[in-house]
Amino acid sequence: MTVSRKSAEDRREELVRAAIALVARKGFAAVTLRDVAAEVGVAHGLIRHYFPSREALLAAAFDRAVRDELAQLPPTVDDPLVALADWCTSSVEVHYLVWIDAWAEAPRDPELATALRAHHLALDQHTAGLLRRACAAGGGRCDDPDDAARQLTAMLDGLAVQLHVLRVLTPDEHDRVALAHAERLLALRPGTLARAVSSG
Amino acid sequence: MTVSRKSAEDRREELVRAAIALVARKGFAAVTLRDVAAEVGVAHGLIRHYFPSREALLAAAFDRAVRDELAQLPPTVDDPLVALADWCTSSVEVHYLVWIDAWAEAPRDPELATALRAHHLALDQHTAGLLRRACAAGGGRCDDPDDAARQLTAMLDGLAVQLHVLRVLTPDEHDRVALAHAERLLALRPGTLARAVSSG
DNA sequence: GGTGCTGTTGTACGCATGGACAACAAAGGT
DNA sequence: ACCTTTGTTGTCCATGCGTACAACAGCACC
Repeated sequence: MTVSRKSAEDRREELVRAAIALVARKGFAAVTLRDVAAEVGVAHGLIRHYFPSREALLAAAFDRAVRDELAQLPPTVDDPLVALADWCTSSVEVHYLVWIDAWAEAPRDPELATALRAHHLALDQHTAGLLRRACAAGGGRCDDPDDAARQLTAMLDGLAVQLHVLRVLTPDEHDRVALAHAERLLALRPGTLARAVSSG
Repeated sequence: MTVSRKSAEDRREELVRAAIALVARKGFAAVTLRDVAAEVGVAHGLIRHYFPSREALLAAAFDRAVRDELAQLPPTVDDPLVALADWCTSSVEVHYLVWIDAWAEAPRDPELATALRAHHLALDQHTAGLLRRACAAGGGRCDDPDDAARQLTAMLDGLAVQLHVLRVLTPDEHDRVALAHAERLLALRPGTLARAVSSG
Protein backbone atom coordinates (compact mmCIF):
# COMPACT_ATOMS: atom_id res chain seq x y z
CA MET A 1 0.00 0.00 0.00
CA THR A 2 1.47 3.32 -1.07
CA VAL A 3 0.52 6.14 1.24
CA SER A 4 -0.33 9.55 -0.16
CA ARG A 5 1.61 12.31 1.53
CA LYS A 6 0.51 15.90 1.76
CA SER A 7 2.04 19.04 3.15
CA ALA A 8 1.27 19.68 6.77
CA GLU A 9 -0.64 22.82 5.84
CA ASP A 10 -2.91 21.07 3.35
CA ARG A 11 -3.60 18.14 5.62
CA ARG A 12 -4.52 20.38 8.54
CA GLU A 13 -6.88 22.30 6.31
CA GLU A 14 -8.40 19.09 5.01
CA LEU A 15 -9.03 17.78 8.51
CA VAL A 16 -10.61 21.02 9.69
CA ARG A 17 -12.93 21.22 6.69
CA ALA A 18 -14.01 17.62 7.20
CA ALA A 19 -14.67 18.37 10.87
CA ILE A 20 -16.88 21.35 9.96
CA ALA A 21 -18.88 19.25 7.50
CA LEU A 22 -19.35 16.51 10.06
CA VAL A 23 -20.38 18.90 12.82
CA ALA A 24 -23.03 20.30 10.52
CA ARG A 25 -24.17 16.78 9.73
CA LYS A 26 -24.00 15.08 13.11
CA GLY A 27 -23.49 17.73 15.78
CA PHE A 28 -20.47 18.56 17.94
CA ALA A 29 -21.05 15.82 20.46
CA ALA A 30 -21.45 13.06 17.90
CA VAL A 31 -18.38 13.84 15.82
CA THR A 32 -15.69 11.20 16.29
CA LEU A 33 -12.02 11.34 15.45
CA ARG A 34 -12.55 8.15 13.48
CA ASP A 35 -15.36 9.88 11.60
CA VAL A 36 -13.17 12.77 10.60
CA ALA A 37 -10.34 10.47 9.59
CA ALA A 38 -12.68 8.34 7.49
CA GLU A 39 -14.11 11.45 5.80
CA VAL A 40 -10.61 12.45 4.74
CA GLY A 41 -9.50 8.90 4.06
CA VAL A 42 -6.64 8.57 6.54
CA ALA A 43 -5.94 6.57 9.66
CA HIS A 44 -7.45 8.09 12.76
CA GLY A 45 -4.11 8.08 14.49
CA LEU A 46 -2.96 10.80 12.10
CA ILE A 47 -5.19 13.41 13.69
CA ARG A 48 -3.09 13.29 16.83
CA HIS A 49 -0.17 14.37 14.66
CA TYR A 50 -1.91 17.67 13.92
CA PHE A 51 -4.09 18.28 16.95
CA PRO A 52 -3.25 17.49 20.56
CA SER A 53 -6.83 16.44 21.31
CA ARG A 54 -10.29 16.06 19.89
CA GLU A 55 -11.28 19.27 21.64
CA ALA A 56 -8.51 21.16 19.86
CA LEU A 57 -9.66 19.88 16.48
CA LEU A 58 -13.26 20.91 17.07
CA ALA A 59 -12.20 24.30 18.40
CA ALA A 60 -10.12 24.84 15.27
CA ALA A 61 -13.07 23.77 13.14
CA PHE A 62 -15.44 26.20 14.80
CA ASP A 63 -12.88 28.97 14.62
CA ARG A 64 -12.47 28.27 10.95
CA ALA A 65 -16.21 28.31 10.32
CA VAL A 66 -16.46 31.71 11.98
CA ARG A 67 -13.54 33.10 10.00
CA ASP A 68 -15.04 31.75 6.77
CA GLU A 69 -18.36 33.41 7.37
CA LEU A 70 -16.92 36.76 8.41
CA ALA A 71 -14.52 36.73 5.47
CA GLN A 72 -17.22 36.17 2.89
CA LEU A 73 -19.57 38.69 4.49
CA PRO A 74 -19.04 41.73 2.25
CA PRO A 75 -20.57 40.43 -0.96
CA THR A 76 -18.71 43.11 -2.88
CA VAL A 77 -21.93 44.98 -3.41
CA ASP A 78 -21.88 48.75 -3.44
CA ASP A 79 -25.56 49.61 -3.35
CA PRO A 80 -26.48 49.79 0.37
CA LEU A 81 -30.04 48.66 -0.25
CA VAL A 82 -28.89 45.63 -2.18
CA ALA A 83 -26.33 44.82 0.50
CA LEU A 84 -28.93 44.90 3.25
CA ALA A 85 -31.47 42.95 1.22
CA ASP A 86 -28.87 40.29 0.45
CA TRP A 87 -27.91 40.10 4.09
CA CYS A 88 -31.53 39.53 5.09
CA THR A 89 -32.00 36.77 2.55
CA SER A 90 -28.68 34.96 2.86
CA SER A 91 -28.98 32.24 5.42
CA VAL A 92 -26.59 29.49 4.56
CA GLU A 93 -27.97 26.21 5.85
CA VAL A 94 -24.70 24.46 6.62
CA HIS A 95 -23.43 27.35 8.66
CA TYR A 96 -26.65 27.70 10.60
CA LEU A 97 -26.63 24.05 11.56
CA VAL A 98 -23.18 24.62 13.01
CA TRP A 99 -24.29 27.76 14.86
CA ILE A 100 -27.34 26.11 16.35
CA ASP A 101 -25.21 23.22 17.52
CA ALA A 102 -22.79 25.70 19.02
CA TRP A 103 -25.68 27.41 20.81
CA ALA A 104 -26.63 24.11 22.38
CA GLU A 105 -23.04 23.46 23.45
CA ALA A 106 -22.22 26.97 24.67
CA PRO A 107 -23.78 26.77 28.15
CA ARG A 108 -21.34 23.94 28.97
CA ASP A 109 -18.31 25.34 27.17
CA PRO A 110 -17.23 28.81 28.36
CA GLU A 111 -14.58 29.11 25.67
CA LEU A 112 -17.10 28.36 22.93
CA ALA A 113 -19.55 30.75 24.55
CA THR A 114 -16.98 33.53 24.43
CA ALA A 115 -16.15 32.86 20.78
CA LEU A 116 -19.84 32.74 19.96
CA ARG A 117 -20.50 36.02 21.72
CA ALA A 118 -17.63 37.71 19.90
CA HIS A 119 -18.91 36.39 16.59
CA HIS A 120 -22.38 37.62 17.35
CA LEU A 121 -21.18 41.08 18.29
CA ALA A 122 -19.18 41.29 15.06
CA LEU A 123 -22.30 40.39 13.07
CA ASP A 124 -24.30 42.90 15.08
CA GLN A 125 -21.85 45.64 14.21
CA HIS A 126 -21.85 44.61 10.57
CA THR A 127 -25.64 44.69 10.57
CA ALA A 128 -25.71 48.12 12.19
CA GLY A 129 -23.43 49.41 9.43
CA LEU A 130 -25.67 47.95 6.76
CA LEU A 131 -28.71 49.51 8.37
CA ARG A 132 -27.08 52.92 8.63
CA ARG A 133 -26.06 52.99 4.99
CA ALA A 134 -29.36 51.54 3.75
CA CYS A 135 -31.30 54.05 5.81
CA ALA A 136 -29.47 56.99 4.27
CA ALA A 137 -29.73 55.55 0.77
CA GLY A 138 -33.39 54.58 0.99
CA GLY A 139 -34.74 57.71 2.60
CA GLY A 140 -35.73 55.93 5.79
CA ARG A 141 -35.43 56.88 9.42
CA CYS A 142 -33.42 55.14 12.10
CA ASP A 143 -32.96 56.69 15.52
CA ASP A 144 -30.89 53.90 17.05
CA PRO A 145 -29.07 51.70 14.50
CA ASP A 146 -27.54 49.53 17.21
CA ASP A 147 -30.90 48.71 18.69
CA ALA A 148 -32.33 48.10 15.24
CA ALA A 149 -29.41 45.76 14.49
CA ARG A 150 -30.11 43.79 17.65
CA GLN A 151 -33.70 43.38 16.57
CA LEU A 152 -32.78 42.37 13.05
CA THR A 153 -30.23 39.76 14.13
CA ALA A 154 -32.69 38.33 16.65
CA MET A 155 -35.34 38.10 13.95
CA LEU A 156 -32.94 36.52 11.46
CA ASP A 157 -31.80 33.94 14.01
CA GLY A 158 -35.38 33.06 14.88
CA LEU A 159 -36.35 32.83 11.23
CA ALA A 160 -33.34 30.64 10.50
CA VAL A 161 -34.53 28.19 13.15
CA GLN A 162 -38.01 28.18 11.67
CA LEU A 163 -36.56 27.66 8.21
CA HIS A 164 -33.76 25.15 8.72
CA VAL A 165 -34.80 23.28 11.87
CA LEU A 166 -38.55 23.46 12.29
CA ARG A 167 -39.17 23.72 8.57
CA VAL A 168 -42.36 25.65 9.06
CA LEU A 169 -41.29 28.28 6.55
CA THR A 170 -40.38 28.16 2.90
CA PRO A 171 -37.28 30.08 1.83
CA ASP A 172 -39.56 32.56 0.10
CA GLU A 173 -41.60 33.19 3.24
CA HIS A 174 -38.39 33.58 5.20
CA ASP A 175 -37.13 36.23 2.83
CA ARG A 176 -40.44 38.05 2.70
CA VAL A 177 -40.73 38.27 6.50
CA ALA A 178 -37.09 39.25 6.94
CA LEU A 179 -37.26 41.99 4.33
CA ALA A 180 -40.54 43.32 5.69
CA HIS A 181 -39.05 43.48 9.16
CA ALA A 182 -36.01 45.37 7.97
CA GLU A 183 -38.19 47.80 6.04
CA ARG A 184 -40.28 48.42 9.14
CA LEU A 185 -37.18 48.97 11.25
CA LEU A 186 -35.99 51.69 8.88
CA ALA A 187 -39.44 53.08 8.14
CA LEU A 188 -38.84 52.42 4.48
CA ARG A 189 -41.70 52.24 2.01
CA PRO A 190 -42.86 48.60 1.77
CA GLY A 191 -41.17 46.86 -1.13
CA THR A 192 -38.12 49.08 -1.20
CA LEU A 193 -35.86 46.28 -0.02
CA ALA A 194 -37.77 43.47 -1.68
CA ARG A 195 -37.12 45.08 -5.05
CA ALA A 196 -33.44 45.48 -4.18
CA VAL A 197 -32.66 41.78 -3.70
CA SER A 198 -29.79 40.97 -6.01
CA SER A 199 -30.88 38.77 -8.85
CA GLY A 200 -27.76 36.59 -8.56
CA MET B 1 -28.75 -2.11 52.68
CA THR B 2 -32.48 -1.59 52.72
CA VAL B 3 -33.85 -0.51 49.37
CA SER B 4 -36.48 2.20 49.14
CA ARG B 5 -39.42 1.16 47.02
CA LYS B 6 -41.71 3.50 45.18
CA SER B 7 -44.82 3.06 43.10
CA ALA B 8 -44.15 2.53 39.42
CA GLU B 9 -45.91 5.79 38.61
CA ASP B 10 -43.81 7.86 40.99
CA ARG B 11 -40.55 6.28 39.92
CA ARG B 12 -41.28 6.86 36.26
CA GLU B 13 -42.08 10.46 36.96
CA GLU B 14 -38.92 10.84 39.03
CA LEU B 15 -36.76 9.44 36.25
CA VAL B 16 -38.35 11.64 33.59
CA ARG B 17 -37.92 14.78 35.67
CA ALA B 18 -34.28 13.94 36.36
CA ALA B 19 -33.75 13.37 32.65
CA ILE B 20 -35.21 16.79 31.82
CA ALA B 21 -32.98 18.49 34.35
CA LEU B 22 -29.92 16.71 33.02
CA VAL B 23 -30.74 17.48 29.39
CA ALA B 24 -30.99 21.15 30.31
CA ARG B 25 -27.66 20.90 32.12
CA LYS B 26 -25.62 18.71 29.79
CA GLY B 27 -27.49 18.39 26.50
CA PHE B 28 -29.27 15.43 24.93
CA ALA B 29 -26.17 13.76 23.57
CA ALA B 30 -24.26 13.89 26.85
CA VAL B 31 -26.98 12.52 29.11
CA THR B 32 -26.15 9.03 30.29
CA LEU B 33 -28.39 6.38 31.81
CA ARG B 34 -25.94 6.24 34.70
CA ASP B 35 -26.25 10.01 35.07
CA VAL B 36 -30.01 9.85 35.36
CA ALA B 37 -29.83 6.94 37.79
CA ALA B 38 -27.31 8.76 39.95
CA GLU B 39 -29.46 11.91 39.94
CA VAL B 40 -32.36 9.91 41.30
CA GLY B 41 -30.20 7.72 43.51
CA VAL B 42 -30.90 4.30 42.05
CA ALA B 43 -28.96 1.66 40.17
CA HIS B 44 -28.76 2.30 36.45
CA GLY B 45 -30.19 -1.09 35.72
CA LEU B 46 -33.51 0.10 37.09
CA ILE B 47 -34.10 2.41 34.15
CA ARG B 48 -34.43 -0.57 31.86
CA HIS B 49 -37.36 -1.63 34.04
CA TYR B 50 -39.26 1.48 33.05
CA PHE B 51 -37.95 2.34 29.61
CA PRO B 52 -36.97 -0.08 26.85
CA SER B 53 -34.07 2.11 25.78
CA ARG B 54 -32.23 5.32 26.42
CA GLU B 55 -33.94 6.83 23.42
CA ALA B 56 -37.35 6.05 24.90
CA LEU B 57 -36.42 7.75 28.16
CA LEU B 58 -35.23 10.90 26.44
CA ALA B 59 -38.27 10.96 24.18
CA ALA B 60 -40.51 10.70 27.25
CA ALA B 61 -38.53 13.47 28.90
CA PHE B 62 -38.92 15.80 25.93
CA ASP B 63 -42.58 14.96 25.60
CA ARG B 64 -43.04 15.74 29.25
CA ALA B 65 -41.23 19.07 28.93
CA VAL B 66 -43.51 20.04 26.06
CA ARG B 67 -46.64 19.02 27.96
CA ASP B 68 -45.47 20.95 31.01
CA GLU B 69 -44.96 24.11 29.05
CA LEU B 70 -48.23 23.92 27.14
CA ALA B 71 -50.13 23.10 30.32
CA GLN B 72 -48.88 26.12 32.21
CA LEU B 73 -49.35 28.44 29.23
CA PRO B 74 -52.64 30.11 30.10
CA PRO B 75 -51.50 32.13 33.10
CA THR B 76 -55.12 32.48 34.17
CA VAL B 77 -55.07 36.13 33.15
CA ASP B 78 -58.18 37.64 31.66
CA ASP B 79 -56.94 40.98 30.40
CA PRO B 80 -55.73 40.34 26.82
CA LEU B 81 -53.07 43.05 27.00
CA VAL B 82 -51.63 41.60 30.20
CA ALA B 83 -51.72 38.10 28.74
CA LEU B 84 -49.77 39.16 25.66
CA ALA B 85 -47.30 41.24 27.65
CA ASP B 86 -46.67 38.31 30.00
CA TRP B 87 -46.20 36.00 27.07
CA CYS B 88 -43.58 38.32 25.58
CA THR B 89 -41.64 38.54 28.83
CA SER B 90 -41.85 34.95 30.01
CA SER B 91 -38.86 33.06 28.76
CA VAL B 92 -38.06 30.27 31.15
CA GLU B 93 -34.36 29.54 31.01
CA VAL B 94 -34.44 25.82 31.75
CA HIS B 95 -37.02 25.16 29.11
CA TYR B 96 -35.20 27.19 26.50
CA LEU B 97 -31.99 25.28 27.08
CA VAL B 98 -33.94 22.11 26.37
CA TRP B 99 -35.51 23.62 23.25
CA ILE B 100 -32.23 24.83 21.85
CA ASP B 101 -30.72 21.43 22.43
CA ALA B 102 -33.69 19.89 20.67
CA TRP B 103 -33.16 22.26 17.74
CA ALA B 104 -29.61 21.05 17.43
CA GLU B 105 -30.72 17.42 17.54
CA ALA B 106 -33.73 17.74 15.27
CA PRO B 107 -31.96 17.56 11.88
CA ARG B 108 -30.74 14.08 12.82
CA ASP B 109 -33.90 12.86 14.58
CA PRO B 110 -37.02 12.97 12.40
CA GLU B 111 -39.30 12.00 15.28
CA LEU B 112 -37.98 14.80 17.44
CA ALA B 113 -38.27 17.17 14.51
CA THR B 114 -41.93 16.28 14.10
CA ALA B 115 -42.66 16.77 17.80
CA LEU B 116 -40.79 20.06 17.73
CA ARG B 117 -42.73 21.26 14.72
CA ALA B 118 -46.05 20.34 16.33
CA HIS B 119 -45.05 22.14 19.49
CA HIS B 120 -44.04 25.20 17.52
CA LEU B 121 -47.30 25.27 15.59
CA ALA B 122 -49.27 25.01 18.84
CA LEU B 123 -47.35 27.96 20.25
CA ASP B 124 -47.87 29.86 17.01
CA GLN B 125 -51.60 29.33 17.24
CA HIS B 126 -51.61 30.34 20.89
CA THR B 127 -49.68 33.48 19.99
CA ALA B 128 -52.06 34.33 17.16
CA GLY B 129 -54.96 34.11 19.62
CA LEU B 130 -53.19 36.38 22.07
CA LEU B 131 -52.49 38.89 19.32
CA ARG B 132 -56.08 38.88 18.10
CA ARG B 133 -57.49 39.51 21.54
CA ALA B 134 -54.87 42.08 22.46
CA CYS B 135 -55.42 43.91 19.19
CA ALA B 136 -59.12 44.25 19.81
CA ALA B 137 -58.61 45.25 23.43
CA GLY B 138 -55.84 47.76 22.79
CA GLY B 139 -57.32 49.50 19.80
CA GLY B 140 -54.60 48.31 17.44
CA ARG B 141 -54.72 47.03 13.92
CA CYS B 142 -53.75 43.61 12.69
CA ASP B 143 -54.46 42.50 9.15
CA ASP B 144 -52.94 39.05 9.37
CA PRO B 145 -52.69 37.65 12.91
CA ASP B 146 -51.10 34.41 11.73
CA ASP B 147 -48.32 36.24 9.97
CA ALA B 148 -47.84 38.51 12.96
CA ALA B 149 -47.66 35.46 15.22
CA ARG B 150 -44.94 33.96 13.04
CA GLN B 151 -42.97 37.14 13.32
CA LEU B 152 -43.43 37.35 17.08
CA THR B 153 -42.40 33.76 17.75
CA ALA B 154 -39.36 34.17 15.52
CA MET B 155 -38.37 37.30 17.39
CA LEU B 156 -38.92 35.67 20.79
CA ASP B 157 -36.83 32.65 19.81
CA GLY B 158 -34.02 34.86 18.56
CA LEU B 159 -34.15 37.01 21.67
CA ALA B 160 -34.11 33.92 23.88
CA VAL B 161 -30.89 32.81 22.23
CA GLN B 162 -29.37 36.24 22.75
CA LEU B 163 -30.48 36.22 26.38
CA HIS B 164 -29.79 32.67 27.55
CA VAL B 165 -27.01 31.49 25.26
CA LEU B 166 -25.07 34.46 23.95
CA ARG B 167 -25.80 36.55 27.03
CA VAL B 168 -25.59 39.78 25.07
CA LEU B 169 -28.88 40.99 26.50
CA THR B 170 -30.11 41.66 30.02
CA PRO B 171 -33.57 40.35 30.90
CA ASP B 172 -34.79 43.95 30.93
CA GLU B 173 -33.49 44.61 27.44
CA HIS B 174 -35.05 41.36 26.28
CA ASP B 175 -38.45 42.40 27.60
CA ARG B 176 -38.20 45.91 26.24
CA VAL B 177 -37.36 44.74 22.70
CA ALA B 178 -39.99 41.99 22.76
CA LEU B 179 -42.75 44.32 23.94
CA ALA B 180 -41.78 47.02 21.46
CA HIS B 181 -41.90 44.49 18.66
CA ALA B 182 -45.33 43.26 19.65
CA GLU B 183 -46.60 46.83 19.89
CA ARG B 184 -45.29 47.55 16.42
CA LEU B 185 -46.92 44.42 15.02
CA LEU B 186 -50.31 45.53 16.35
CA ALA B 187 -49.79 49.23 15.63
CA LEU B 188 -50.41 49.92 19.30
CA ARG B 189 -49.31 53.16 20.91
CA PRO B 190 -45.77 52.69 22.30
CA GLY B 191 -45.90 51.75 25.94
CA THR B 192 -49.33 50.19 25.82
CA LEU B 193 -47.98 46.70 26.42
CA ALA B 194 -45.04 47.76 28.56
CA ARG B 195 -47.48 49.23 31.06
CA ALA B 196 -49.55 46.05 30.99
CA VAL B 197 -46.84 43.66 32.21
CA SER B 198 -48.22 41.90 35.23
CA SER B 199 -46.47 43.02 38.38
CA GLY B 200 -46.17 39.43 39.67
C1' DG C 1 23.38 6.31 -1.77
C1' DG C 2 23.12 6.71 2.84
C1' DT C 3 20.73 9.41 6.53
C1' DG C 4 17.70 12.05 9.06
C1' DC C 5 13.15 14.15 9.07
C1' DT C 6 8.34 13.90 8.77
C1' DG C 7 3.93 12.34 7.27
C1' DT C 8 1.41 8.04 8.00
C1' DT C 9 -0.23 3.59 9.54
C1' DG C 10 -1.94 -0.05 12.60
C1' DT C 11 -2.42 -1.81 16.90
C1' DA C 12 -3.08 -1.63 21.71
C1' DC C 13 -4.82 0.17 26.16
C1' DG C 14 -8.00 2.02 29.56
C1' DC C 15 -12.38 3.59 30.06
C1' DA C 16 -17.32 4.74 29.67
C1' DT C 17 -21.41 3.54 27.60
C1' DG C 18 -26.09 0.98 26.60
C1' DG C 19 -27.92 -3.12 27.26
C1' DA C 20 -28.93 -7.94 29.36
C1' DC C 21 -29.86 -10.67 33.20
C1' DA C 22 -29.85 -13.42 37.41
C1' DA C 23 -30.34 -12.70 42.19
C1' DC C 24 -32.48 -10.24 45.89
C1' DA C 25 -36.00 -7.68 48.80
C1' DA C 26 -40.28 -5.71 49.98
C1' DA C 27 -45.33 -5.91 49.77
C1' DG C 28 -49.81 -8.12 49.30
C1' DG C 29 -53.04 -11.65 48.76
C1' DT C 30 -54.64 -16.10 50.48
C1' DA D 1 -46.77 -18.63 57.24
C1' DC D 2 -46.28 -19.18 52.43
C1' DC D 3 -45.96 -17.66 47.82
C1' DT D 4 -46.54 -14.61 43.91
C1' DT D 5 -45.73 -10.27 42.19
C1' DT D 6 -42.92 -6.43 41.45
C1' DG D 7 -39.52 -2.93 42.42
C1' DT D 8 -34.46 -3.02 42.81
C1' DT D 9 -29.64 -4.23 42.72
C1' DG D 10 -25.04 -5.60 41.08
C1' DT D 11 -22.49 -7.67 37.66
C1' DC D 12 -21.37 -8.93 33.16
C1' DC D 13 -20.67 -8.14 28.11
C1' DA D 14 -19.85 -6.12 23.48
C1' DT D 15 -18.94 -1.91 21.50
C1' DG D 16 -16.91 2.40 20.48
C1' DC D 17 -14.39 6.05 22.17
C1' DG D 18 -9.88 9.16 22.89
C1' DT D 19 -5.32 8.55 23.46
C1' DA D 20 -0.60 6.53 23.11
C1' DC D 21 3.03 4.69 20.57
C1' DA D 22 6.14 1.82 17.87
C1' DA D 23 6.93 0.78 13.20
C1' DC D 24 6.87 2.11 8.38
C1' DA D 25 7.28 4.97 3.97
C1' DG D 26 8.18 8.92 1.18
C1' DC D 27 11.23 12.85 0.65
C1' DA D 28 15.20 16.24 0.96
C1' DC D 29 19.78 17.07 1.83
C1' DC D 30 24.71 16.10 2.03
